Amino acid sequence: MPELPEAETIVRGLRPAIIGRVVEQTRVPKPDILREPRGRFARKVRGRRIVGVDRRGKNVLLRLDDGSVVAVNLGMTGRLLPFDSAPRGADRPGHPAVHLLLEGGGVLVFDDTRRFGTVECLSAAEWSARSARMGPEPLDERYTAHALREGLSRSRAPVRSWLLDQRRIAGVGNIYANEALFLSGVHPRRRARDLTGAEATRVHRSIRRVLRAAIHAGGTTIRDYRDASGAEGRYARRLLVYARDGEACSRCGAVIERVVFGNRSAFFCPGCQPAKSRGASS
DNA sequence: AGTGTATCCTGCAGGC
DNA sequence: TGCCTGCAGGATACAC
Repeated sequence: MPELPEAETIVRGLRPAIIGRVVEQTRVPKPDILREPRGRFARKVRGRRIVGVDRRGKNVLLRLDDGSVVAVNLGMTGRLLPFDSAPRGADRPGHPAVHLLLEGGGVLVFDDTRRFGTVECLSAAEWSARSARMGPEPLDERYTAHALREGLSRSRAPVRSWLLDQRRIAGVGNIYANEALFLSGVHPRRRARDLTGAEATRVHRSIRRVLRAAIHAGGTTIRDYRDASGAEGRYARRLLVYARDGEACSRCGAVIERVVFGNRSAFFCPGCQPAKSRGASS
């Protein structure tokens, strides 16, 4: 996905375009995107004013004037594209799934090629319960290295799998998990609980650094990701290991490797990220 | 508790 | 040119 930096970039782009607008009508050409009957979704959303746009983890949240929340999970290929009027020609999204028709003629389109995304309208209480099941926000100032270290210490899972679990930390996906572990000098397959305190601290710092840098660059476009204005993110060229298997490590020159576990590719530099912790006896 | 597998979908790149 | 396989930023459910 769209991971945290991509969701954040979309949110920032959407705010000036849709805050204050009223949803006049909905159109749902791909109802499997919704997690409820489209009539029910329509009744909850129709006539409501969008009073805020926020992010939680990888989710984009449209806050409505009755306290309810339209939660959008972008899946792998989801886009949220606002238009002043019905899009035509080259502008027209190729796989529109949900349209929110706005008073005054505008439209917010959720477009999703693979349809792994979801759109749902939750009451304030429902959203609160959902959010409570998600892990902390890594960029929250209250999220400390100590908190990350505590979390890691309770898991036998590989640290890369741990980072992808949204119940443990919200918003980190495969790209930034791999990049942060490279910056930390930690092999992706190391058991979470086996990381030293110093390693956990480096992972904490690296996650925050890479997420902030990616937000600054407007996210990473590998293929499908676009921001709210349809533009690509600029972080792809700054990736140090992700999808760079076979290339030389920019730091030590070793050949970057790709391994698959947990059903996902992991990328790492065997020189910078030894399989055993530094200083551990082998 | 963790892992391997399958599932939801479409599209693209690479091998032949 | 076409057909096939594998792979993709996510999330979940299942059996073991």
